[in-house]
Amino acid sequence: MATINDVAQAAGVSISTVSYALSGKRSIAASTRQRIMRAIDELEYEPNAGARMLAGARTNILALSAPLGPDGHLPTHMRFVTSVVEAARAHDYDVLLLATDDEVSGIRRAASRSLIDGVVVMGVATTDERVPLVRRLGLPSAFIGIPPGVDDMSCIDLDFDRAGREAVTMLAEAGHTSIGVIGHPHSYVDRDTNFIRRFTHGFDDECRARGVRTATQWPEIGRTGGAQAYDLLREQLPDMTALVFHCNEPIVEGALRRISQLGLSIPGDLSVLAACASYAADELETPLSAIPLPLDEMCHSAVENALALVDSLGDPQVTLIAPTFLDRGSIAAPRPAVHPA
Amino acid sequence: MATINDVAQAAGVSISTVSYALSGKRSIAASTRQRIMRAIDELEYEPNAGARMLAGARTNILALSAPLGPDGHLPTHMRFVTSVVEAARAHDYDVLLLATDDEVSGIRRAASRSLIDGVVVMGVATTDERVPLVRRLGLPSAFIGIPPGVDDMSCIDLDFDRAGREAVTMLAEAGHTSIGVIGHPHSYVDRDTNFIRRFTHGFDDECRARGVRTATQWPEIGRTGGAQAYDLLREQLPDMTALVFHCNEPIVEGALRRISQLGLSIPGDLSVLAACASYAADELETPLSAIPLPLDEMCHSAVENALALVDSLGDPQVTLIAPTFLDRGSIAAPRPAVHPA
DNA sequence: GCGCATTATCGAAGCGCTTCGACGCATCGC
DNA sequence: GCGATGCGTCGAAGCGCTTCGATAATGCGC
Repeated sequence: MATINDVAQAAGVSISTVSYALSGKRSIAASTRQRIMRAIDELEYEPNAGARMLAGARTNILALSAPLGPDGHLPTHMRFVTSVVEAARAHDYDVLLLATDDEVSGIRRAASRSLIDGVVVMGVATTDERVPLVRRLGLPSAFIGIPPGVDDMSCIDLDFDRAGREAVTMLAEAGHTSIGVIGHPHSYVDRDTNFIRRFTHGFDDECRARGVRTATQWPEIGRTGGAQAYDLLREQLPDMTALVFHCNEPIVEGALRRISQLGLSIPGDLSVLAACASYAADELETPLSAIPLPLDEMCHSAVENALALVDSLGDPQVTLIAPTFLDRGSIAAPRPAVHPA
Repeated sequence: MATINDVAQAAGVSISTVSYALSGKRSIAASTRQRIMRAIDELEYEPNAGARMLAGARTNILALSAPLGPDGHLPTHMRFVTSVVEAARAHDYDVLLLATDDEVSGIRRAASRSLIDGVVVMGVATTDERVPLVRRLGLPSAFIGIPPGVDDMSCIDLDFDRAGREAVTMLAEAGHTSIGVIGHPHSYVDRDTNFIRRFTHGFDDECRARGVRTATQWPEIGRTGGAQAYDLLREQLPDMTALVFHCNEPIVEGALRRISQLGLSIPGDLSVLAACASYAADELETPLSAIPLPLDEMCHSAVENALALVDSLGDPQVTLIAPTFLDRGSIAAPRPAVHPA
């Protein structure tokens, strides 16, 4: 493997000149730079990662702390991971994946070994030990999710509070006054997951402001849970004319299945909105109007925020992404009277 | 951050002694080792990754080349990734995740930069450019999947040929003479995916040997595809008394749904076997007897094979894991005459 | 009690890079 | 025309580790 020395010799310059040509930290004559670049191409030179790290420069590696609980939704999880890797690659960064019981200790290890320049933290819990850990390590970082009360670290997330309000607004303005919600599995809620709390807060608050009746079901995990949740919701809120999903695909699918079994049409008999959807809501049995979870935007911003801190450009900041709405025709005005099967 | 120098001073020895105490490559007096270990604990010393790499030792990093096609099954993909990370961690290795368009160039880059000790290659295609690349780089590696005609590199996979035979054997011995197969989405088959070919080879061969009638459907992706595939299969093979799945969850779920809609009972009306199941076949609508895909075993062996090559212990080898059978009562003797709805 | 093998430890070289200070040279202002 | 300035380049130090002799200390046989 070619070293910087080989390149320097081939180009007839010193190694420091090569280094500066590569980093751009000092000016280099155009002709010299060209000779160097040609040598690099010919020799297929790639800087040695270890040497670069050791010399106190970058490692060009970002850790991704991605815990996956037993009730985690694999497809969503994978989408986040993929998206972070993609974003990192766009900045010539590689990603060290920390998972399964190593999402905390791995951060400590990788940082202590000076193996990483920063960390992107996924699956942030309401009380998350990674917050104080990362703070203590002084490691450039970005959190995907907002740990409550944190304002000295970069965090990015959908504005779930506003998403909740928007959901109500969309439906209320279409004329609905009784809106059911099928939320995430109750095991998520038991953990007091922060984004759920924020969504619920905005949603309930807006309902109150608009005099909308509402009820929420936190189902069992999986499709069956979704179907059951629909039935329970119908009991709880017999005059329900609109339904909001704030959960993952399987539950949505289960509920939609149940709704179609009951012979109900969307949006004729029931208006439906997929809120904070991490999945393609247009590929469901019935395509749903949605407030999408801007997963890619979240991941890309997280990577960029983390790298900005690596470069000491600016301070940590909390970013809330404004919700958007994608109309797929699953929302309409309520029928004067709906008689469920 | 503490360096080896700090440790050496604290323990009153030279840095080489510390290094040898840590690596065990030369004998160290027990008392000295204890002093060193205490110093390490007190100083929370972790060796600098860059320095270690540069000094020509290990990087303790393994790349995972994990391409995910547009039709890839996210949950299965994630299970593989997680399992590889877990296996690597068990050997104090970290994993650099190479994905989305970087699964080939990333190997080259990471290797040229001496950033990794080896690579685990997932999602091996029948003709895979990563095979010659890795061979050319001389990089310790392990392939999850068997690229055809390769015997000079470590590969590991379920013995799909035998799994195909076993599937037939299980059902034929229960008395079935007409077995339908619902396979992977046809886009996988179009790509001439090797493991499908191997399964089909074993399956068809065994059917021929036993005089069993058979037909296969390669459905559209997703649950709907599964349901359609069942109907088509029933047309193609009207006397079918047994069904084998060789596909991912959604297709299985779609087909099971359809079967239950038709009022057919398992195994009363139809015996069903989930072959090479990467999912929990006991958590389906109807729990299915299965030949599980030994995903964890595959990933762990792959990591171990790759690391054995890093340590120059033994030569590359192709490992085929023998299929096993998990009885969940979804196979029974066929009824004398079955009249499908 | 002497030489010899063995064990425990040390010093120093070197891995490939970044970066600091220095130097030579052309350019500029006055 | 002379010092000041800036540009392009070089040499050397140093990052923290592994590893190769070398050396000192110990135990052994006879």
